[in-house]
Amino acid sequence: MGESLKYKGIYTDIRDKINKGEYKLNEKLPDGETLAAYYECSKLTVKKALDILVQEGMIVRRRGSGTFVKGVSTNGEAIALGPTAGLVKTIGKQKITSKIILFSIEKPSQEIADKLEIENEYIYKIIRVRHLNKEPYSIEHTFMPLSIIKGLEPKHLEDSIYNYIRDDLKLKMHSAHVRIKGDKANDEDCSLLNIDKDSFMMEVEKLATLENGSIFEYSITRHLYENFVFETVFVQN
Amino acid sequence: MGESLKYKGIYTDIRDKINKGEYKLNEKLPDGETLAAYYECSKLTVKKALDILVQEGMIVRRRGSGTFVKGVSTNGEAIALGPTAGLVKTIGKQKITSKIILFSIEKPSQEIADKLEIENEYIYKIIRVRHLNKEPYSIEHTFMPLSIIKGLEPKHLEDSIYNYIRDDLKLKMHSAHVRIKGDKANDEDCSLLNIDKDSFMMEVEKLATLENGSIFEYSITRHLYENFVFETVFVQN
DNA sequence: AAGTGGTCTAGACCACACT
DNA sequence: GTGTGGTCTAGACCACTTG
Repeated sequence: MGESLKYKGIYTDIRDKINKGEYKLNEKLPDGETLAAYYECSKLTVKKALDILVQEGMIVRRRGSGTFVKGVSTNGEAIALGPTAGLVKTIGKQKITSKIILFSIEKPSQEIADKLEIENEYIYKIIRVRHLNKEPYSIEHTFMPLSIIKGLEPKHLEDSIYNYIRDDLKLKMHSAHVRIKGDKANDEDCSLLNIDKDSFMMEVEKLATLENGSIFEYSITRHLYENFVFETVFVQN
Repeated sequence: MGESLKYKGIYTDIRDKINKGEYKLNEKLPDGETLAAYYECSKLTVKKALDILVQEGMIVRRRGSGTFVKGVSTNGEAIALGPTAGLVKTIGKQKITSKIILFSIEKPSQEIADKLEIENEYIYKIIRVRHLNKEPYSIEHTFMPLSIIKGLEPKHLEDSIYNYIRDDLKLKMHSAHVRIKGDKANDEDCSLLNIDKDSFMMEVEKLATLENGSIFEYSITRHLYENFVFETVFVQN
């Protein structure tokens, strides 16, 4: 099964209760001991579950006073992206489609090979234009090592590559390093997105790793700035 | 002292060893049990320390094989910003100075009051222009509730407000919610940063909370895009 | 089979908040 | 003082990787 972790079950249960309104905003949750009794586990396991919710900003735990609901699941219109969350997942209801510009297998440049930490290996090079409600919205360059992502086909590109990696290849993602900056539109942006030379782009560079530490994706996505918002939460350690 | 947490000590010790090159890139660290013996603590405490490093992307732990160094502390030229990390901290060696444009105490607009989750309270409103090596670089609007941040003075603004909050007020920061987007320069940008009407800005909106869950800062910072890079690491839960 | 991490427990003890 | 979270321990047991 793989997904029989007690703390994850408790986490999703409480998260769902908050989202369903069973626990309301600013309401106090039962204390750790009570929850531990309810879920038939130790207090530490409850804490581990609640810690995820703290990190997501949904609850606050105050030593001496208790645990309080502080917000609900962040599913605004904003386009966020994490390691699980490809574009597709987070965008929610809106219609997103992909047009494949290039899907080739090749030897990477030295720069790409360095990013992916590979040598003498082939990669997929994929270029896609994303459309949001039929309007061109972003252009994505994706590089993945052939040795890790086996059997990729065009049909996977139209949906989400991440689904294929998770569901078919059974690989588990672990983390993503992200760099965001602004840039002037280049020739490719102009021709593929049909925009002016003096337009402005938001560029997201992403390096993603699997649970075993190997890098499976390097991508550069350039968005029209008008629709782009990046949201994230930092939590102190 | 306040800082007598065992796991934090272990964390900083190992982090520093990695940064000093005592543990080299891709090198395998001692296993959990050995480290626990070395630091005279339980394995769980070692894990807690290493988990922070995992979250920061510095190490990878592979069940069955070990713990490996995967990178060093992210202190590139990039200007990152977290909850601890105000601009000042992360920018490192470069000379950063602030020019105070406005420092007033006023009733907030409804919008700002909502963001800070206050009612009928006064706030500080601060506008500063940041200079990087004497060049104007960003303009920052900061709003803080008077009830939380007491006794703020101009001299604190030239340095870092965060230092004042942490060292003098003894308040502990917990998290920051951040939104990043691109935008065209507005009149204020043009006049204060001395740039063209058709320039482009990177806007960072930040909402920061203390450990007790109260919101102590809402800020909007607009940067010249040329020098701005935002970096972060996502880790799966 | 041996090495290594991850999950989980049951309980001790401390720090902090409320009243 | 009582309630509540956070830290820490010592050890059990399981899952995964590697020789």
